[in-house]
Amino acid sequence: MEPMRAAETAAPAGPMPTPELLAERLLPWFDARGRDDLPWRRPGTTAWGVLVSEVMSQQTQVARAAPVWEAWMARWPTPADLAAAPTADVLREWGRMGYPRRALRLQECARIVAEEHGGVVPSDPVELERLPGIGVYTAAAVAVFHYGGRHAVVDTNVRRVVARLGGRSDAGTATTRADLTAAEALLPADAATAARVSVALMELGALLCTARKAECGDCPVSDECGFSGQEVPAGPSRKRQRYQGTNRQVRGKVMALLRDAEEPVERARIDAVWPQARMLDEAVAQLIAEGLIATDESGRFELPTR
DNA sequence: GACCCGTGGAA
DNA sequence: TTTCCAAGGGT
Repeated sequence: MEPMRAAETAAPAGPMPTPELLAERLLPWFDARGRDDLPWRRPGTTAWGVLVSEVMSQQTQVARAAPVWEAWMARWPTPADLAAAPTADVLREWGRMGYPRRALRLQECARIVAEEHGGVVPSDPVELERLPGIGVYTAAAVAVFHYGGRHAVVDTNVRRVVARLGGRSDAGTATTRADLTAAEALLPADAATAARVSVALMELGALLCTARKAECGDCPVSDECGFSGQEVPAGPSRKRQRYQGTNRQVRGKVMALLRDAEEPVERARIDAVWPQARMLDEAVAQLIAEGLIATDESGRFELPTR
């Protein structure tokens, strides 16, 4: 057996608070300072509503996702409703949240849940992860935030907060097994309390213990934190992907054109969004292959009818 | 693990 | 103005 190097990378550099102490510090803060205006936190939100909110929040700020979620859930309250919608409508309602493949996968999710699960969103993370666009984080979020299961919910916020609690300034770029283990070790035994700790950890990372700055003076767990009082290292925490001039930018321009078009558009109008024909051809071919755009009988371009 | 996939808000 | 990054997932 190879040595478990990954477990070492995310291992705390210092002592971690006990789950009981963490909950004792964190939960009162969350009750007092947590955001109570997120629409999916309202009582009565369905499992499907939670799943939709989590997919929308993948790499999109929750403040931007919230209004889209409201309109979306009013229009398509159940998986069956979304499954039956024209894909063009789905992509337009998704609007400018970015990564429109998420919208496509969400509709596939709706079809699978409606047809293969009797319209009931699974509660088991393993089962949830089988759905398109649902990874480890989103599966855990639905299982915990709606169904009350006891699982670690590890997003970028939790990774960062847990790393800093352990005295590490670098949380790494992606969630590893070691991150999950470290987060699980902080969960109290009671599932309902564990669920609140997970939301509170995420909220702490989103509001106080952010990527750019750690507001240790206002932090409820600063006394138990290995990072307390330190400055966040300057500069990007990881290598960033360029955007200007990339395929993604071209795809974005094509999608924006078709989203805003009332009718199918001629190729000439597609050509107008990008000067380099090579890149444009590539992007258009990709978008068609992925099912994000389509052509009609006369060869004009449009969002997928179905 | 590295890289790909959009868009816009905040500093 | 530019940079950084956001409740990630798939390949």
